[in-house]
Amino acid sequence: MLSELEGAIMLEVHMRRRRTAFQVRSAFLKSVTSDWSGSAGSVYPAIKRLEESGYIQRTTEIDGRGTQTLTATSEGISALHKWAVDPDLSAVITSDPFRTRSDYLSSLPAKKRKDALDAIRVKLADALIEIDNLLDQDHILKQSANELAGQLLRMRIAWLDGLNR
Amino acid sequence: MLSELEGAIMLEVHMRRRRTAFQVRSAFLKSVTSDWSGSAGSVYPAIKRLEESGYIQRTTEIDGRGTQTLTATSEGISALHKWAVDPDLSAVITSDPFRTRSDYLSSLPAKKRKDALDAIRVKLADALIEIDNLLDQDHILKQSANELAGQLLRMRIAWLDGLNR
DNA sequence: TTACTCATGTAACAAGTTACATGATTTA
DNA sequence: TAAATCATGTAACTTGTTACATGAGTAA
Repeated sequence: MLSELEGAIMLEVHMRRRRTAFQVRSAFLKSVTSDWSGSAGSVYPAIKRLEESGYIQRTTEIDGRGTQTLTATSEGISALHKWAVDPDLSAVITSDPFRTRSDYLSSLPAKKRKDALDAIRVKLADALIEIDNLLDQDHILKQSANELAGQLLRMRIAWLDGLNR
Repeated sequence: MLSELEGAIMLEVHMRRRRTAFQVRSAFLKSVTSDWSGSAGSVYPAIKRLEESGYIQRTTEIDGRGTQTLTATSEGISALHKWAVDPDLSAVITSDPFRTRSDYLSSLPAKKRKDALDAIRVKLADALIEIDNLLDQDHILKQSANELAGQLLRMRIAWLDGLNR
Protein backbone atom coordinates (compact mmCIF):
# COMPACT_ATOMS: atom_id res chain seq x y z
CA MET A 1 0.00 0.00 0.00
CA LEU A 2 1.16 3.53 -0.80
CA SER A 3 2.34 5.73 2.04
CA GLU A 4 0.61 9.08 2.60
CA LEU A 5 3.46 10.92 0.91
CA GLU A 6 3.55 8.50 -2.02
CA GLY A 7 -0.23 8.78 -2.39
CA ALA A 8 -0.07 12.56 -2.35
CA ILE A 9 2.61 12.50 -5.05
CA MET A 10 0.53 10.11 -7.15
CA LEU A 11 -2.46 12.44 -6.73
CA GLU A 12 -0.47 15.42 -7.99
CA VAL A 13 0.94 13.51 -10.96
CA HIS A 14 -2.33 11.84 -11.92
CA MET A 15 -4.85 14.63 -11.27
CA ARG A 16 -2.76 17.12 -13.23
CA ARG A 17 -2.00 14.45 -15.88
CA ARG A 18 1.76 15.16 -15.88
CA ARG A 19 4.12 16.79 -13.42
CA THR A 20 7.83 17.23 -12.86
CA ALA A 21 9.31 16.34 -9.49
CA PHE A 22 10.02 20.03 -9.06
CA GLN A 23 6.36 20.92 -9.59
CA VAL A 24 5.26 18.29 -7.09
CA ARG A 25 7.72 19.70 -4.56
CA SER A 26 6.57 23.27 -5.21
CA ALA A 27 2.94 22.28 -4.65
CA PHE A 28 3.86 20.82 -1.25
CA LEU A 29 6.06 23.76 -0.32
CA LYS A 30 3.34 26.28 -1.17
CA SER A 31 0.47 24.35 0.39
CA VAL A 32 -1.12 26.16 3.36
CA THR A 33 -1.91 22.84 4.93
CA SER A 34 1.67 21.91 5.67
CA ASP A 35 1.02 18.22 5.23
CA TRP A 36 4.50 17.65 3.86
CA SER A 37 7.51 19.88 3.92
CA GLY A 38 8.22 19.12 0.27
CA SER A 39 11.88 18.66 1.11
CA ALA A 40 13.99 17.38 -1.78
CA GLY A 41 15.24 14.59 0.45
CA SER A 42 11.74 13.15 0.77
CA VAL A 43 10.19 13.85 -2.64
CA TYR A 44 12.98 12.65 -4.95
CA PRO A 45 13.54 9.33 -3.15
CA ALA A 46 9.76 8.77 -2.97
CA ILE A 47 9.44 9.31 -6.73
CA LYS A 48 12.32 6.90 -7.26
CA ARG A 49 10.45 4.29 -5.21
CA LEU A 50 7.24 4.89 -7.18
CA GLU A 51 9.13 4.46 -10.43
CA GLU A 52 10.74 1.23 -9.21
CA SER A 53 7.28 -0.05 -8.26
CA GLY A 54 6.13 0.66 -11.79
CA TYR A 55 3.60 3.30 -10.71
CA ILE A 56 5.27 6.25 -12.40
CA GLN A 57 6.90 6.68 -15.78
CA ARG A 58 9.65 9.17 -16.44
CA THR A 59 10.27 10.99 -19.74
CA THR A 60 13.38 13.13 -20.05
CA GLU A 61 12.73 16.28 -22.10
CA ILE A 62 15.37 17.59 -24.51
CA ASP A 63 15.76 21.03 -22.96
CA GLY A 64 19.33 20.90 -21.67
CA ARG A 65 17.95 21.38 -18.20
CA GLY A 66 17.25 17.68 -17.91
CA THR A 67 13.61 18.22 -17.04
CA GLN A 68 11.88 14.93 -16.33
CA THR A 69 8.15 14.66 -16.86
CA LEU A 70 6.31 12.15 -14.69
CA THR A 71 3.10 10.33 -15.62
CA ALA A 72 1.12 7.68 -13.79
CA THR A 73 1.04 4.19 -15.30
CA SER A 74 -2.17 2.15 -15.29
CA GLU A 75 -0.79 0.14 -12.34
CA GLY A 76 -0.07 3.45 -10.66
CA ILE A 77 -3.64 4.63 -11.18
CA SER A 78 -4.95 1.35 -9.72
CA ALA A 79 -2.67 1.63 -6.70
CA LEU A 80 -3.73 5.25 -6.23
CA HIS A 81 -7.41 4.33 -6.35
CA LYS A 82 -6.99 1.46 -3.89
CA TRP A 83 -5.12 3.78 -1.51
CA ALA A 84 -7.64 6.62 -1.87
CA VAL A 85 -10.82 4.62 -1.22
CA ASP A 86 -9.47 2.46 1.62
CA PRO A 87 -12.01 3.11 4.42
CA ASP A 88 -9.52 2.44 7.24
CA LEU A 89 -7.13 5.13 6.05
CA SER A 90 -9.93 7.70 5.90
CA ALA A 91 -11.09 6.94 9.44
CA VAL A 92 -7.65 7.37 11.03
CA ILE A 93 -7.32 10.27 13.46
CA THR A 94 -3.78 11.54 13.07
CA SER A 95 -1.81 13.72 15.44
CA ASP A 96 -3.17 17.24 15.91
CA PRO A 97 -0.98 19.64 17.89
CA PHE A 98 -4.02 21.69 18.88
CA ARG A 99 -5.83 18.64 20.23
CA THR A 100 -2.73 17.44 22.02
CA ARG A 101 -2.55 20.71 23.94
CA SER A 102 -6.27 21.18 24.55
CA ASP A 103 -6.51 19.57 27.98
CA TYR A 104 -3.41 21.33 29.23
CA LEU A 105 -4.70 24.68 28.01
CA SER A 106 -8.10 24.23 29.62
CA SER A 107 -6.41 23.30 32.91
CA LEU A 108 -4.54 26.60 33.16
CA PRO A 109 -5.61 29.23 35.73
CA ALA A 110 -8.01 31.82 34.24
CA LYS A 111 -5.56 34.70 33.72
CA LYS A 112 -2.73 32.66 32.22
CA ARG A 113 -5.22 30.78 30.13
CA LYS A 114 -6.82 33.86 28.64
CA ASP A 115 -3.44 35.23 27.53
CA ALA A 116 -2.47 31.95 25.90
CA LEU A 117 -5.79 31.42 24.21
CA ASP A 118 -5.95 34.98 22.85
CA ALA A 119 -2.54 34.61 21.20
CA ILE A 120 -3.60 31.29 19.68
CA ARG A 121 -6.86 32.75 18.39
CA VAL A 122 -4.94 35.46 16.51
CA LYS A 123 -2.82 32.85 14.72
CA LEU A 124 -5.85 30.74 13.91
CA ALA A 125 -7.66 33.76 12.46
CA ASP A 126 -4.61 34.54 10.28
CA ALA A 127 -4.50 30.99 8.98
CA LEU A 128 -8.21 31.08 8.26
CA ILE A 129 -7.93 34.25 6.21
CA GLU A 130 -5.15 32.67 4.16
CA ILE A 131 -7.31 29.64 3.41
CA ASP A 132 -10.42 31.67 2.61
CA ASN A 133 -8.33 33.66 0.11
CA LEU A 134 -7.32 30.42 -1.58
CA LEU A 135 -10.94 29.32 -1.84
CA ASP A 136 -11.78 32.54 -3.70
CA GLN A 137 -9.19 31.71 -6.35
CA ASP A 138 -9.17 28.80 -8.84
CA HIS A 139 -7.53 25.76 -7.16
CA ILE A 140 -10.26 23.44 -8.35
CA LEU A 141 -8.13 20.42 -7.56
CA LYS A 142 -7.75 21.30 -3.91
CA GLN A 143 -11.12 22.85 -3.18
CA SER A 144 -12.41 20.15 -0.83
CA ALA A 145 -9.11 19.90 1.00
CA ASN A 146 -9.00 23.64 1.59
CA GLU A 147 -12.64 23.67 2.63
CA LEU A 148 -12.01 20.96 5.21
CA ALA A 149 -8.91 22.75 6.45
CA GLY A 150 -11.01 25.88 6.94
CA GLN A 151 -13.61 23.91 8.85
CA LEU A 152 -10.88 22.51 11.10
CA LEU A 153 -9.69 26.01 11.95
CA ARG A 154 -13.24 27.20 12.64
CA MET A 155 -13.70 24.19 14.92
CA ARG A 156 -10.61 25.15 16.91
CA ILE A 157 -11.72 28.77 17.21
CA ALA A 158 -15.18 27.69 18.38
CA TRP A 159 -13.55 25.48 21.02
CA LEU A 160 -11.46 28.39 22.28
CA ASP A 161 -14.53 30.64 22.44
CA GLY A 162 -16.36 27.95 24.39
CA LEU A 163 -13.58 27.89 26.99
CA ASN A 164 -13.33 31.62 27.56
CA ARG A 165 -17.00 31.92 28.39
CA MET B 1 11.70 23.27 21.69
CA LEU B 2 10.10 19.94 22.53
CA SER B 3 8.92 17.73 19.69
CA GLU B 4 5.27 16.65 19.63
CA LEU B 5 6.17 13.23 21.00
CA GLU B 6 8.37 14.69 23.73
CA GLY B 7 5.63 17.18 24.66
CA ALA B 8 3.05 14.43 24.84
CA ILE B 9 5.32 12.39 27.11
CA MET B 10 5.91 15.43 29.35
CA LEU B 11 2.14 15.97 29.50
CA GLU B 12 1.56 12.39 30.65
CA VAL B 13 4.32 12.55 33.26
CA HIS B 14 3.41 16.01 34.56
CA MET B 15 -0.40 15.90 34.46
CA ARG B 16 -0.45 12.55 36.28
CA ARG B 17 2.37 13.72 38.61
CA ARG B 18 4.44 10.55 38.10
CA ARG B 19 4.52 7.85 35.44
CA THR B 20 6.68 4.93 34.40
CA ALA B 21 7.81 4.68 30.79
CA PHE B 22 5.62 1.63 30.52
CA GLN B 23 2.55 3.59 31.63
CA VAL B 24 3.29 6.35 29.14
CA ARG B 25 3.61 3.75 26.39
CA SER B 26 0.37 2.05 27.44
CA ALA B 27 -1.49 5.36 27.33
CA PHE B 28 -0.32 5.92 23.74
CA LEU B 29 -1.04 2.33 22.71
CA LYS B 30 -4.59 2.47 24.09
CA SER B 31 -5.40 5.96 22.81
CA VAL B 32 -8.19 5.99 20.20
CA THR B 33 -6.60 9.00 18.58
CA SER B 34 -3.58 7.12 17.27
CA ASP B 35 -1.33 10.14 17.56
CA TRP B 36 1.66 7.98 18.39
CA SER B 37 2.09 4.27 18.05
CA GLY B 38 3.64 4.07 21.49
CA SER B 39 6.36 1.83 20.13
CA ALA B 40 9.13 1.05 22.58
CA GLY B 41 11.66 2.23 20.03
CA SER B 42 10.26 5.75 20.11
CA VAL B 43 9.20 6.18 23.75
CA TYR B 44 12.30 4.88 25.54
CA PRO B 45 14.78 6.91 23.47
CA ALA B 46 12.58 10.01 23.79
CA ILE B 47 12.53 9.66 27.58
CA LYS B 48 16.30 9.24 27.54
CA ARG B 49 16.58 12.51 25.60
CA LEU B 50 14.22 14.28 28.03
CA GLU B 51 16.31 13.04 30.97
CA GLU B 52 19.55 14.21 29.31
CA SER B 53 17.95 17.64 28.77
CA GLY B 54 17.16 17.76 32.50
CA TYR B 55 13.39 17.80 31.95
CA ILE B 56 12.68 14.45 33.58
CA GLN B 57 13.99 12.80 36.71
CA ARG B 58 14.20 9.04 37.14
CA THR B 59 13.80 7.14 40.43
CA THR B 60 14.45 3.40 40.43
CA GLU B 61 12.04 1.56 42.75
CA ILE B 62 13.23 -1.40 44.86
CA ASP B 63 10.80 -3.98 43.50
CA GLY B 64 13.16 -6.39 41.76
CA ARG B 65 11.40 -5.52 38.54
CA GLY B 66 13.53 -2.42 38.09
CA THR B 67 10.52 -0.13 37.78
CA GLN B 68 11.60 3.45 37.09
CA THR B 69 9.32 6.27 38.14
CA LEU B 70 9.52 9.46 36.09
CA THR B 71 8.76 12.95 37.35
CA ALA B 72 9.02 16.34 35.63
CA THR B 73 11.69 18.75 36.91
CA SER B 74 10.93 22.46 37.22
CA GLU B 75 12.87 23.04 33.98
CA GLY B 76 10.76 20.31 32.44
CA ILE B 77 7.56 22.01 33.54
CA SER B 78 8.77 25.32 32.07
CA ALA B 79 9.67 23.67 28.77
CA LEU B 80 6.31 21.93 28.70
CA HIS B 81 4.46 25.18 29.28
CA LYS B 82 6.44 27.02 26.61
CA TRP B 83 5.70 24.22 24.15
CA ALA B 84 2.01 24.00 25.06
CA VAL B 85 1.15 27.71 24.75
CA ASP B 86 3.20 28.43 21.61
CA PRO B 87 0.59 29.95 19.25
CA ASP B 88 2.35 28.79 16.07
CA LEU B 89 2.26 25.16 17.08
CA SER B 90 -1.49 25.35 17.80
CA ALA B 91 -2.25 26.91 14.42
CA VAL B 92 -0.43 24.25 12.39
CA ILE B 93 -2.61 22.14 10.12
CA THR B 94 -1.03 18.71 10.07
CA SER B 95 -1.56 15.93 7.58
CA ASP B 96 -5.05 14.44 7.54
CA PRO B 97 -5.54 11.32 5.40
CA PHE B 98 -9.23 12.13 4.99
CA ARG B 99 -8.52 15.65 3.75
CA THR B 100 -5.77 14.40 1.44
CA ARG B 101 -8.26 12.08 -0.28
CA SER B 102 -11.25 14.45 -0.31
CA ASP B 103 -10.74 15.97 -3.75
CA TYR B 104 -10.05 12.61 -5.35
CA LEU B 105 -13.16 11.11 -3.75
CA SER B 106 -15.40 13.95 -4.87
CA SER B 107 -14.05 13.61 -8.42
CA LEU B 108 -15.16 9.98 -8.76
CA PRO B 109 -18.15 9.08 -10.99
CA ALA B 110 -21.41 8.87 -9.02
CA LYS B 111 -21.72 5.09 -8.70
CA LYS B 112 -18.10 4.38 -7.73
CA ARG B 113 -18.15 7.34 -5.41
CA LYS B 114 -21.23 6.23 -3.53
CA ASP B 115 -19.74 2.79 -2.85
CA ALA B 116 -16.50 4.29 -1.57
CA LEU B 117 -18.15 6.94 0.58
CA ASP B 118 -20.59 4.46 2.13
CA ALA B 119 -17.74 2.19 3.24
CA ILE B 120 -15.89 5.15 4.71
CA ARG B 121 -18.97 6.39 6.54
CA VAL B 122 -19.32 3.00 8.28
CA LYS B 123 -15.75 3.20 9.57
CA LEU B 124 -16.20 6.79 10.72
CA ALA B 125 -19.38 5.88 12.59
CA ASP B 126 -17.55 3.02 14.34
CA ALA B 127 -14.74 5.34 15.38
CA LEU B 128 -17.25 7.89 16.65
CA ILE B 129 -19.02 5.33 18.83
CA GLU B 130 -15.69 4.35 20.35
CA ILE B 131 -14.92 7.96 21.22
CA ASP B 132 -18.38 8.70 22.59
CA ASN B 133 -18.01 5.67 24.88
CA LEU B 134 -14.77 7.12 26.21
CA LEU B 135 -16.44 10.45 26.92
CA ASP B 136 -19.04 8.68 29.07
CA GLN B 137 -16.30 7.29 31.29
CA ASP B 138 -13.90 9.18 33.58
CA HIS B 139 -10.79 10.20 31.52
CA ILE B 140 -10.83 13.71 32.92
CA LEU B 141 -7.33 14.36 31.64
CA LYS B 142 -8.24 13.67 28.03
CA GLN B 143 -11.76 15.04 27.88
CA SER B 144 -11.06 17.99 25.59
CA ALA B 145 -8.87 15.91 23.28
CA ASN B 146 -11.54 13.25 22.92
CA GLU B 147 -14.22 15.89 22.43
CA LEU B 148 -12.23 17.50 19.61
CA ALA B 149 -11.54 14.10 18.04
CA GLY B 150 -15.30 13.44 18.06
CA GLN B 151 -15.96 16.78 16.41
CA LEU B 152 -13.41 15.96 13.72
CA LEU B 153 -15.20 12.70 12.92
CA ARG B 154 -18.58 14.45 12.82
CA MET B 155 -17.11 17.01 10.46
CA ARG B 156 -15.94 14.28 8.11
CA ILE B 157 -19.32 12.54 8.19
CA ALA B 158 -21.10 15.82 7.48
CA TRP B 159 -18.80 16.39 4.50
CA LEU B 160 -19.62 12.94 3.12
CA ASP B 161 -23.34 13.55 3.55
CA GLY B 162 -22.98 16.85 1.75
CA LEU B 163 -21.41 15.11 -1.25
CA ASN B 164 -23.97 12.35 -1.62
CA ARG B 165 -26.83 14.80 -1.88
C1' DT C 1 2.36 -24.03 36.30
C1' DT C 2 0.78 -21.57 32.69
C1' DA C 3 -0.62 -17.44 30.84
C1' DC C 4 -0.98 -12.69 31.28
C1' DT C 5 0.53 -8.28 32.57
C1' DC C 6 4.24 -5.20 34.15
C1' DA C 7 8.68 -3.54 32.92
C1' DT C 8 12.92 -1.97 30.22
C1' DG C 9 15.54 -1.84 26.50
C1' DT C 10 18.27 -2.64 21.75
C1' DA C 11 19.08 -3.61 16.63
C1' DA C 12 17.94 -3.39 11.88
C1' DC C 13 15.50 -0.86 8.90
C1' DA C 14 12.69 2.91 6.75
C1' DA C 15 11.59 7.51 6.05
C1' DG C 16 11.96 12.37 6.64
C1' DT C 17 14.73 16.99 7.49
C1' DT C 18 18.36 20.17 6.67
C1' DA C 19 22.00 21.49 4.17
C1' DC C 20 24.83 21.06 0.33
C1' DA C 21 26.05 20.67 -4.67
C1' DT C 22 25.31 21.58 -9.42
C1' DG C 23 23.74 23.74 -13.50
C1' DA C 24 20.23 25.84 -17.13
C1' DT C 25 16.80 29.38 -18.30
C1' DT C 26 14.44 33.57 -17.75
C1' DT C 27 13.57 38.24 -16.28
C1' DA C 28 14.80 42.89 -14.66
C1' DT D 1 24.84 40.74 -16.20
C1' DA D 2 22.91 39.80 -11.94
C1' DA D 3 19.17 37.78 -9.58
C1' DA D 4 15.43 34.85 -9.51
C1' DT D 5 13.43 30.69 -10.83
C1' DC D 6 13.49 26.00 -12.83
C1' DA D 7 15.47 21.60 -12.17
C1' DT D 8 17.65 17.31 -10.06
C1' DG D 9 19.86 15.07 -6.76
C1' DT D 10 22.98 13.35 -2.54
C1' DA D 11 24.93 13.09 2.37
C1' DA D 12 24.69 13.40 7.23
C1' DC D 13 21.64 13.23 10.71
C1' DT D 14 17.34 12.41 13.37
C1' DT D 15 13.40 10.04 14.39
C1' DG D 16 10.15 6.43 14.25
C1' DT D 17 8.62 1.37 13.28
C1' DT D 18 8.93 -3.55 13.75
C1' DA D 19 10.79 -7.21 15.83
C1' DC D 20 13.58 -9.18 19.18
C1' DA D 21 15.45 -10.06 23.94
C1' DT D 22 15.00 -10.39 28.77
C1' DG D 23 12.94 -10.98 33.14
C1' DA D 24 9.68 -10.20 37.49
C1' DG D 25 5.05 -10.34 39.55
C1' DT D 26 0.18 -11.94 39.52
C1' DA D 27 -4.04 -14.48 38.73
C1' DA D 28 -6.34 -18.74 37.02
